[in-house]
Amino acid sequence: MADEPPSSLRRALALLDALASDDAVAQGGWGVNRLAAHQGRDKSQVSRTLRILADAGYVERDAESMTYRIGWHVFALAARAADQRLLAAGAPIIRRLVEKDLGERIHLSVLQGNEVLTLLTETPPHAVQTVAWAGRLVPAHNTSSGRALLIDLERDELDRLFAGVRFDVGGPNAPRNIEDLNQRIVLARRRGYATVDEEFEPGLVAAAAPVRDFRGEVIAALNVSAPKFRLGARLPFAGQQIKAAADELSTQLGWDGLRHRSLAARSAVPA
Amino acid sequence: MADEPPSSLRRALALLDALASDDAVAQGGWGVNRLAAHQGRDKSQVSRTLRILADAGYVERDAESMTYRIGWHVFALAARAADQRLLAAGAPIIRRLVEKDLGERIHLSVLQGNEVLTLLTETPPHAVQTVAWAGRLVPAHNTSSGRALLIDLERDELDRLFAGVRFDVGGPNAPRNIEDLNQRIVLARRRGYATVDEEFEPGLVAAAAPVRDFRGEVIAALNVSAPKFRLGARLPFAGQQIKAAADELSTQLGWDGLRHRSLAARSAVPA
DNA sequence: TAGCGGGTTGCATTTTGTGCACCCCCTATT
DNA sequence: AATAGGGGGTGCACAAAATGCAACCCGCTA
Repeated sequence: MADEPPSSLRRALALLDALASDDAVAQGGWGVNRLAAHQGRDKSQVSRTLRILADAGYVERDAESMTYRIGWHVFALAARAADQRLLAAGAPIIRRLVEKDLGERIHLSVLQGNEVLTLLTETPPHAVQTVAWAGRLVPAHNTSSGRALLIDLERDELDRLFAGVRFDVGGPNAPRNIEDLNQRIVLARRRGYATVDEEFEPGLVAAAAPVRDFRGEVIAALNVSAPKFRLGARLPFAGQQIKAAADELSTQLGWDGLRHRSLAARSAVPA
Repeated sequence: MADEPPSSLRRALALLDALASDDAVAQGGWGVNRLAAHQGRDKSQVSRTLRILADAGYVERDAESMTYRIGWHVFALAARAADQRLLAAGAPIIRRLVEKDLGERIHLSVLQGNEVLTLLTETPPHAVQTVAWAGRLVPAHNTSSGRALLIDLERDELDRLFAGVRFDVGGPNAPRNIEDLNQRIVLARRRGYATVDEEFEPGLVAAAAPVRDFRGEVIAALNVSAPKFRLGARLPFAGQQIKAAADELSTQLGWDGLRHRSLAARSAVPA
């Protein structure tokens, strides 16, 4: 890191960082003086800079306490760029998984209804291929990607999603009904990754883990699949590798590792 | 909205907005020239500003295409910007509304000036959804979410908020002026939920109810929207469902069902 | 009433951002 | 091999914006 010359823009951005600091968040935002002290700047210019940031929606002010916090506009930016970033940040992670960690085929996919749409694929000898938005759909219930994507869903939500879906397709070990599927999802939830063993196709095993965005929502899944004779024995290891990579990708999307939906549901409201 | 005087900071932030635009995202990011043209600025300064933003992590550059896109830092900030309680408690409720109660698209949104910013969107599984609404701004006066968010405002406050806003956009039944809007808000206030019938778009109906925090202040709105031929007949029912869910969410945020805005004004201090 | 914490504004100063011209690099085209 | 054009970066003189100090407003309280 070369020592960056200061600039007004850099100083303005530093204000955002300060407002996103643990202390500032914990205290429900900071006022002009506190912020100026923290940044070692004069309060006047901090006041003026904040007004510009507030006009643009990057910060907002609590009317009563006069404190500033990060504004909704930042949220809007992130939400709109999330998909783009998923692909951009996913590609190198997938490449690394293929080349170094696992040496088997890796996919990045999203949920489309009750099916799984693959966005990125990389096979050991080849390069990353971006499958266009009209890629092939596979079922969600008998694939590891699918179960990773469903990992936060409760039983009743599964009922609704899979109402009318036929479970009599796929490999020999595919789930036979929704309850069966639910139990396998519960297992995946406990372990943090999903596995399938000859469910989608005979002779094929796979592991997958969910990718979460900055809201904690599951938005995609990373998965590895390979012939059972090659990957079968080390499937748990592969699952952990995939989970680690998925968490890394989630982190790059702003996930802080705390907001699980399953947790959010029951932890009501701390001060 | 008064014309804000330009400032270098404002111009820098505008670059971020441009990078989050539909076009830029769809094209995998924009290069310096394209950005400069879009902003009507000289490419030299755009280049320099982007370097600062890149150093700070607010944008990042694709090594091959040389295009910039929104960077990890924005996602990190967004994780803070999202009101954790609102989103954490809101997600499961929205999910339930989609899966069980209504089976149509549900949004959670907040007021941003006189527009509505959508934070969470949940789509029923059968519908093909390509447009991501999260992070998008829509008008407040001709949407049900907007009217739910404005439900506590008095006539004079509406005058101030919508001064200078053009009412000649939207669907066939959109309010034609502020008085018209006010009457529809009064109706929503009496019923506890707002509805629109082909106001925002032809063929679209929607219902929304306000979410209140512990002070009784309206901080968000839950809303359902669907094609008229599907939801039109049971719109009042949907409105009541939405209201029940919004009240439940409000309760989880500490609302006791009694406090209203008049009281909230003087009950100051948040913890 | 004076003092204090917190915030904003006026204004002279100067740092910064700006735009122009120019240069680099790559790749089609002739 | 020469050339044109797209995309991106840099040097420099100039104008504009940020800066910091002091003054001021406001509400609170000792």
